Amino acid sequence: MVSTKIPRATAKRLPIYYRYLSILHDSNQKRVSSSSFADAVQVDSATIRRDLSYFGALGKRGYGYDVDNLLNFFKKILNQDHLTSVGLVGLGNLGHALLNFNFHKDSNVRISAAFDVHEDMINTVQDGVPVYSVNDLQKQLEEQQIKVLILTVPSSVAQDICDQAIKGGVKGIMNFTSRRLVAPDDVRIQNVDLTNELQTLIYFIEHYSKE
Amino acid sequence: MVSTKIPRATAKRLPIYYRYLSILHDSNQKRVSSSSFADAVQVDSATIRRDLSYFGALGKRGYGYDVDNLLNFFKKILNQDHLTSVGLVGLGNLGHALLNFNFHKDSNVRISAAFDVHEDMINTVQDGVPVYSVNDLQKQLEEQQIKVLILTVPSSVAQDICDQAIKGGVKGIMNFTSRRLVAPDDVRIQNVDLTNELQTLIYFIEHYSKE
DNA sequence: TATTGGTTGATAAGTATTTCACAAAGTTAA
DNA sequence: TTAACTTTGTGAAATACTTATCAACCAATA
Repeated sequence: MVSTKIPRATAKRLPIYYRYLSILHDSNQKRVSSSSFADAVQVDSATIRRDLSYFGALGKRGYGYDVDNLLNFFKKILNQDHLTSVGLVGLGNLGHALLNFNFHKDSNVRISAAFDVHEDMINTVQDGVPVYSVNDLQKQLEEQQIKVLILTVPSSVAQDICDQAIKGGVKGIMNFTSRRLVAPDDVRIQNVDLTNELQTLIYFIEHYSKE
Repeated sequence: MVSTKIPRATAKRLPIYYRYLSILHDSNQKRVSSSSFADAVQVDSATIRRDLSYFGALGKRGYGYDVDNLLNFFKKILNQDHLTSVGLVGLGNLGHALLNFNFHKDSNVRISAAFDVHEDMINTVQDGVPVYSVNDLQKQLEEQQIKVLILTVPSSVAQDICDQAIKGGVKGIMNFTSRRLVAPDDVRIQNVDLTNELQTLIYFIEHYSKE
């Protein structure tokens, strides 16, 4: 697979590029140069050219990049041309917020199953998404071929849910708990720890001001 | 300021270290070695020793690190010994979830003011936090000396709110919108784009499996 | 068609971060 | 007190990422 050689730092920027291309497309722009792109997404123009060049020569010298071409290319790269189904475990406040948010608006990612322990939610439909018992987690993940999971459960049960999910065939977990999860190498964990992020922000403000 | 020389990558890990130290402290551990630390937080032990060494010689050879000492040190470093007040703009679903979450549990960060446009929320108290009109944003930020803001508003108004907040003296913004904000150099923007994170996760699953 | 001007893609240099590997220093136990 | 053991702190090497620069190329125009 060619793209295995793409640097991680580049891969993390791809969704940002994708989003800006969508905006350009919607506003009927036909071309974009790396420097105007750079201004918009706040990434150095050389970095953008370097990033894009990992995928081949996508631009034209003296012209820039063709928005529609590039957007289509990104759709393939980022799997935006088919729907990815995602499961969500834990319908607390954050879980509900994510359900409601549901990523629909501009990405082809959709939460298609939710899981919780509370009897009164099980077998209901919340924000258009069916809610199952966590006891059926593994079974439903297998049946629905869900490979990606969002985890918004209490930290204390995070690892347990994680283990079950992996048995159910999950390959990626977006982990909103503060617990660092242990998982096999072929399962990717993306930690989103909001308290951490906020602390980091505050630390930077206090210590890196006036750079 | 000494700590200005701390690498960014290190600074980002500090909250993770802090959290794990808290756990050790709560479970009455007196000492910890860089290697057991490494197992727990999933960071290479040499990286941990290097990170800590930026702050001086905090450990003892042949012994490890004293948990309480280190924890106290981190509390100072991360401003955990005084409360940081944070504002939140936008009481949609995500905003409410964050209000309820309120970071209380293990960090000394507290949302102390919320802002929204909806008349029926203004001047109420939601999850223990007073809600003001966004029209009073600048004034309230000044009065309450709030330097950090969480932004969970529609993308279309993000930059406008950002500008007002900066006039109100804000120095750090945790931006949950997909818009890249433009701000002076002395204002730090931390982007938390959940759609991006999910897309990145999916990209990694598809392209970096079996590493 | 020739010329000008703009923009890419790539080389090379620069910067940042991680990891290896081990001397030095402290601990522990006899 | 000594010897064996543990673990840090750090120099040096390796890796990862970013940026400056510019030749090559294409588009646009006359």
